[in-house]
Amino acid sequence: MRVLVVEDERILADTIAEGLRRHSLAVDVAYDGDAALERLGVNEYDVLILDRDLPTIHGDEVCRSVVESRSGTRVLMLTAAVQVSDRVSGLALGADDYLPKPFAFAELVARVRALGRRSRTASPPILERAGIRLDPNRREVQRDGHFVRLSRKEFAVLEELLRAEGAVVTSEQLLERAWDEHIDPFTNVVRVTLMTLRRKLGPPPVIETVHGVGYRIP
Amino acid sequence: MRVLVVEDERILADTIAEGLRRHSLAVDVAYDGDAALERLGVNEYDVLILDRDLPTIHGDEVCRSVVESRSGTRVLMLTAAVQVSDRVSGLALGADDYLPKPFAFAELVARVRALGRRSRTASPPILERAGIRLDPNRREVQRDGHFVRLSRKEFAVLEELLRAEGAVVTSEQLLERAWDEHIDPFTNVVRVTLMTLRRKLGPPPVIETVHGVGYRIP
DNA sequence: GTTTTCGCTTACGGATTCCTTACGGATCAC
DNA sequence: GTGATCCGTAAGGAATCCGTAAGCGAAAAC
Repeated sequence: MRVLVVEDERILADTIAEGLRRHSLAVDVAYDGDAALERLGVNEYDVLILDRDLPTIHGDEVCRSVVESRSGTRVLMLTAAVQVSDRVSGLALGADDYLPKPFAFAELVARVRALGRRSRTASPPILERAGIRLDPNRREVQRDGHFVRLSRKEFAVLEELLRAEGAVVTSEQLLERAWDEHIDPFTNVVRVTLMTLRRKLGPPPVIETVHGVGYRIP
Repeated sequence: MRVLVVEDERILADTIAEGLRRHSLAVDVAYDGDAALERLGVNEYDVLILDRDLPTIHGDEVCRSVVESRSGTRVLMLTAAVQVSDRVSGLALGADDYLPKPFAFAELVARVRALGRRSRTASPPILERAGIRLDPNRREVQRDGHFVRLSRKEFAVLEELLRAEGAVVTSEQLLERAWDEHIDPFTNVVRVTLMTLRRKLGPPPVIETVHGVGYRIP
């Protein structure tokens, strides 16, 4: 899942980003409203984590623009203010959720995941398919009842394949959804990651290769 | 995804085209406004990369014509000018995005991708006809209930024939839609691909030859 | 502080696909 | 009928795609 964090306090922004990455999310960061709009124009995000008080362009503006674009990106508003009025006006702008600072990190992760779920067809919190069971919140995977230990990237790739619900996912889509924008587009990490993933999942094979197109879990 | 690059500096145009092809996009090139309009009349593109200063017909004209045609083609304007006024007027003409020269190639790719996503028509339903069932998302084909494994080209050709809904599709049309313009127009790949396709689909025959015209699935 | 894991790159062999060439049979116009 | 064109098929080499091994620096785990 692809997330954009917009927050002008750099240390906080980077901390959030790093934390989310540990949960196998692909995270980009912007430190002001301008940069945020630019990133949103170039990439497609499932969730936008948005501070309200931003330089150059106010968070409310960014939010309005995202909502109007009907891109399917969900907005999670952060704000220092504790007042209910803020919450109300934030939601009025079309934000999908609201989290007052300070917040517990686990809370943030849970909400991001919940929003990410909504951005697709309302899928259950646990993904299950072809003998694979994946719990995004606990970051756990089982194959035929046995727990399998996956790295961040392996987990992210498997999650995307499961979310596709049998549809073919191209390598490029995997790159876009499981890696952030700094990745070299000519890389073959996808191939390598798929190999280790398949090895860890063990026989019989679950991930199918569609030659010249991509991969899928039937 | 299908892209048309319109740029009068040939070296730049060819460089862009080649780079995009490396990213698995089907790319055509036009070197002036006239040629651009001609290509646009003949083929359907997801994204049009358009230089503003063009011989014969100005880029603004081309842009306006594309927008008015409501073809669903997204326009990415290139321009040497750095002035904001240009950006404004470009977007006023209906361009969907704007990139000032010089630009980083990765940036171009990213934006083309973003536009292509927007152009994509809603996820295609399953195509069914004459005992053939084709699911574009899962990349699966069934003949009378039996799964058939097809290569990329075979799949593309079959998809075009099914989309025609019984109408005759000429070899030229197949070449244009399932291949990009690189292909030698005198080739007989279509014939060859049709042969392997028919063989894989097995008897009784489903793809009919209309002598001197093309092919169809009645 | 040492060991292990992770994420990634490079390299290469094997599998698959794609396309060209070549040729014989089918179809059409006259 | 017969010549011209169109179509189907075989075969093989080139190009592409994919899986895997090996190795390396950085981060994490111990």
